[in-house]
Amino acid sequence: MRSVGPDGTVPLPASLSGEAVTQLDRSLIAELPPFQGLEPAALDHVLGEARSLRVAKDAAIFEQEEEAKNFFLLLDGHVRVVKTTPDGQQVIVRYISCGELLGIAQALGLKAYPASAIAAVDCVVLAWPGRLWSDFSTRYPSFGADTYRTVGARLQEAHTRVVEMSTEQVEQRVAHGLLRLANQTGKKTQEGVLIDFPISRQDIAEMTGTTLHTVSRLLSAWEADGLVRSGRQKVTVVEPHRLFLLAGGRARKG
Amino acid sequence: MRSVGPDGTVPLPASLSGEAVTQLDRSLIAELPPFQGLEPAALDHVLGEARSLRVAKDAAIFEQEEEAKNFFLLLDGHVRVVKTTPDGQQVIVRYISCGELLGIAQALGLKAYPASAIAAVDCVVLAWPGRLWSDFSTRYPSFGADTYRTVGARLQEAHTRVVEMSTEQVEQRVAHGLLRLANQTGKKTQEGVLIDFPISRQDIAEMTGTTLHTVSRLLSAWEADGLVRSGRQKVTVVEPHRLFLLAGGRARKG
DNA sequence: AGCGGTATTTGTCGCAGCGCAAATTAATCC
DNA sequence: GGATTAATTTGCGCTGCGACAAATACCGCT
Repeated sequence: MRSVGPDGTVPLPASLSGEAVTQLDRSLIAELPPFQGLEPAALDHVLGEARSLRVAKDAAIFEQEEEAKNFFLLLDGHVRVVKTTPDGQQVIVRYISCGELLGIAQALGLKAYPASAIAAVDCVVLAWPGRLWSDFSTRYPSFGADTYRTVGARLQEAHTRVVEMSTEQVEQRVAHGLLRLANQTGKKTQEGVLIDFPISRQDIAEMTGTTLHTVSRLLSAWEADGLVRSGRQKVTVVEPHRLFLLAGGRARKG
Repeated sequence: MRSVGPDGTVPLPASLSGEAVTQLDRSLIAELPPFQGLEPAALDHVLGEARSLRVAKDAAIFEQEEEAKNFFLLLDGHVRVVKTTPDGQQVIVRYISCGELLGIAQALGLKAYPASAIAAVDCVVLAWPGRLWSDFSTRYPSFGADTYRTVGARLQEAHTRVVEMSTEQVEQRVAHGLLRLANQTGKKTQEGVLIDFPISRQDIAEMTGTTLHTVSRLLSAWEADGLVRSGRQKVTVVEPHRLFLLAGGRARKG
């Protein structure tokens, strides 16, 4: 699935400015956790209800506070989920990788999206009307079970973030943040593990609760130490292990 | 007041060292969200599977990392949920009020509890074997739905905390923390809203990611301003509104 | 009442890291 | 290719608040 260049992007209703893509195939979703094990007929039913959209880099898939009309599956690309405070500060809640569900407000009993979802690169998503959520969950128990696990995992993750924010200082938090991205979406290169979507110092700052200045300083220092290698909107973790130690390295369970 | 739990229970593991209380009555749980709307027979079934325990102040209902054998309902008292870092620092994840479920690791697909639950005062809890979770959820859809909502709400709450920790400074965080407690478990007195369980400066610090010293200074200053009134393990919010303003007051949605 | 332990208060000091500002580099657009 | 814009780097001063320390208040217990 290849995304065409950024040429034909037409201005559409703000938050859903994508265009339909080609034919939907069962194989697109058959292997993804939420739909794994569903029989072909079920997959066809699910796909039949979906709209497929292309979302240009930096466009919103949905916006915070907006009525939650749909839920989504990211087929290709990377999405960042951002919360904005009343006074305009932004916090990146998490990054979504392909195969993951997003915008599942209805699963949580919300009428509006609690955050915005912004395409970090050109993306392809499937969208379903929110009312189908309960339909899917009851009709396909594995779907319900999987999303339960997803929400659980995200709750865990959020608590981990709270603990980190409470107990670690900036250097460790940034190290943790980078390692998380590297594990989650890292792509092995000969230099090390490359975070394979454009990410700015500002983004990293918004993930870790600091400023782009401090992030820049840290990356510079780490680069001098050979821990990472970074450029404009690009970070490669060269020595994950040493970075891990710096993050306050602790083996999983003592 | 020693009555035996149903189906010959074995001696409880250390962290569950409570004693069984008297007769269980349907009315105990009939009105609680997870069980609301269940018919009498169902309630009896649910209660029949439950063991009821008393937990002394400062005792653990379950401990972080421990195998998640049970899930619980808090019938009476207040519980704090605490995460401990490998180097021994503690963070209070949330307080549980009566009527709430806790220790629902199995709902999230976890084999071990991700945090410890400590009785803030003497408590009474119901305990069910973890394997009954899926049983209850499928047999009583409203139970499943309610807990979905619960988990969703907690996810929201955790994200809110992350945002606060990222964007606010200590004074605002502490103010927010107190207001949250006051709303959640506050008891109106003539002085103001009293947080009706013992809470130390240290506890507040662990909720808000600061130190007891800073919390003490803030409370002193606020007390001088007439915003709060506090003593040993006790806080009363005298002027919620002004405290709210101090917290960076913003009306819900602009 | 007196004792010992715990919670709280308050002072002083130092520094991590934020805010501000300006220079530098790297992409994009004609 | 040169101009424009966005991202990054780096210096510098300031301060919120954490670390350390010591005194005091308050509780439960014998």
